[in-house]
Amino acid sequence: MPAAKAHHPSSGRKAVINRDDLLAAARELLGPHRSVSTLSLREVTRAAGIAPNSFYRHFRDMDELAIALIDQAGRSLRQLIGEARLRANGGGSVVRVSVETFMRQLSADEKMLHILLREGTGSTAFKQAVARELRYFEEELRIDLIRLAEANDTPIFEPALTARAITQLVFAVGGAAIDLPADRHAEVLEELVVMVRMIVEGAQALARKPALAKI
Amino acid sequence: MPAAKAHHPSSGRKAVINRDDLLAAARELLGPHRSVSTLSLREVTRAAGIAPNSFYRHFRDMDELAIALIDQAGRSLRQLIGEARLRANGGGSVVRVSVETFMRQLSADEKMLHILLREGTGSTAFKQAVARELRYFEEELRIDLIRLAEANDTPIFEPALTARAITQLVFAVGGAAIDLPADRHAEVLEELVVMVRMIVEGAQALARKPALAKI
DNA sequence: TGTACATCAGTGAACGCGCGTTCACTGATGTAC
DNA sequence: TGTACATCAGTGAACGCGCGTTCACTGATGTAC
Repeated sequence: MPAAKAHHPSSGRKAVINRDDLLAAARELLGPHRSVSTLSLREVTRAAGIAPNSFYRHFRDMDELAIALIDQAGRSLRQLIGEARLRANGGGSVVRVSVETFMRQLSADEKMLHILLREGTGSTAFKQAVARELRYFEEELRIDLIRLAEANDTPIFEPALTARAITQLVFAVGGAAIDLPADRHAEVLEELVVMVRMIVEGAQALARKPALAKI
Repeated sequence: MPAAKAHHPSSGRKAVINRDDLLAAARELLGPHRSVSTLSLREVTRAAGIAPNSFYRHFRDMDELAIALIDQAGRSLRQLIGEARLRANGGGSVVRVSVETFMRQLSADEKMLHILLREGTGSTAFKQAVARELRYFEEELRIDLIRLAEANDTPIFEPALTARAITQLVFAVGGAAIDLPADRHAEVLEELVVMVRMIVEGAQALARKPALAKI
C-alpha cells in the first residue's frame, strides 16, 4: 500500500517527503516510554523536518497516521512470524520458533511490536485496529493447531479458543517484558514456551475428557 | 490509608474536600474511552468543584493521584476476589468464582478494574504500580493452586508460572472484553473459564510427563 | 465566656507553553503547444 | 527546443485553546489565655 493519496501523480511540485517518511519519523519517536497516542502532530513533523501544516498534505490527522502505523506493524510482524513458521516446518517446534521470533522483536529497532503492545489504550479506533491484527494472528495459529492435531493424531479441544488463549497470553506477557532489560528476554521466552505448552497440553487433555474437570 | 498528609490535623480551616473526594472525582471521569493518564489536573478539579490550584493542597501532581488510584483499585479488587474465594470454599469451584467476580467488575460503577486494565501504557511509574497489583493476584493464586494440588493429590507443574499465566490471561482477555457490550460478558466469562481450565489441566499434565512434549 | 492569634484549605488572576488548525503564499515541476 | 501555464508540496505567520503552575490573598476554624 504505497502512498494511497492518488490525486494526479502526473504534475505538480515533486514531493520531498511522503507518507512512509512520516510513518518512519513517528516510529523513531516511539520507545518504551512513548506510545503512538501520545505523539503530537508538531513532534512528528519536527522529526520529519517539515513545517507543521505540511502534515495535512499526507494525513487527515494524527489518528489516520496512528492507524496506518498499527496496520503496518501488524502486517510486518505477521510476515516475520510467517517466514519463521515456514523455516520451522522441517524442524517441528513451530510454536517455539514463533514465540522466539516474537520475543526477538521486543529488542528490534523497528518497534513494530511496541506499537501493537502499547495501543490497547487510546481511542476506540486504535484499539479496533490492534484487535484486528490480533485476530489475524489467532486465525493463523488456529490453522496451525488443527494441522498439528491431525499430524500427531491427538485431537485438540476448541482450536479457536485455544488459539485465542495463546495469542492473548503471548501478547500480555510480551507486553510486560517490554520494560525489562534485553538480557532478561531469554528468561521470559522460556517461561512463555512453557506457558504455551500448558495450554496445548490442556487443550489435548480436555479433548480426551468427556466432562470438564471441576476446578 | 486515609489522607496521609499529616501536617497538624489540629488547627486551620476545615477541609471541604479531601484526597478521597479528588480520587472519586477522577474515577467519575474514567470510562471505556478515558484512561487515568489522559486526565488533566484542571478536569479533575473541575469535577471536584474546586479551583485548579487547590489541587496542590492534596497531591503533589497528577502522577501522585494516578498512583493512589491504581493502589486503591488493586486493593479493592483483591478484597472483592478474596471474599468471593472464601464464599466458594465450600463449593469447590474457586477459579470459576474468582473469574466471575472479576468479570462482574467490568460492568461495575466503581471502575476499579478499568483503572488496572488501562494503565499498562503511561509512565513507568504507572506501569510499575499496575504490575505490583498483578503480582499480588499471582501470589494469592499460586497459594490456591498449591492447596488445590494437595487437596486433590494431583501435583501441579511450577505453580508460580501457572499462576502467572492465568493472571496474565485473565487480565488480557478481560481487558479486551471491556469494550464489548455488557450482555456479551457472560460469553467471555465461559471462554475464560475454559481457558483457565486448559492451563490447569496442562500444568497437571506436565507434572506427570518426565520430558516436555515437543510442540 | 470573650478575645487575640496562628493555621491553612481554598481562591482569582495571571503567566508562558505547546498544541492543532487556518490562511494566503511561493516556487519547483511536468505538460501543452 | 522554448515558452506559457497549471499543479500542488511545502511554508511562515497567526489564531485561539486548555494546560500546569505561581503568586499574594482571604477567611473559617481551632487554640491559648
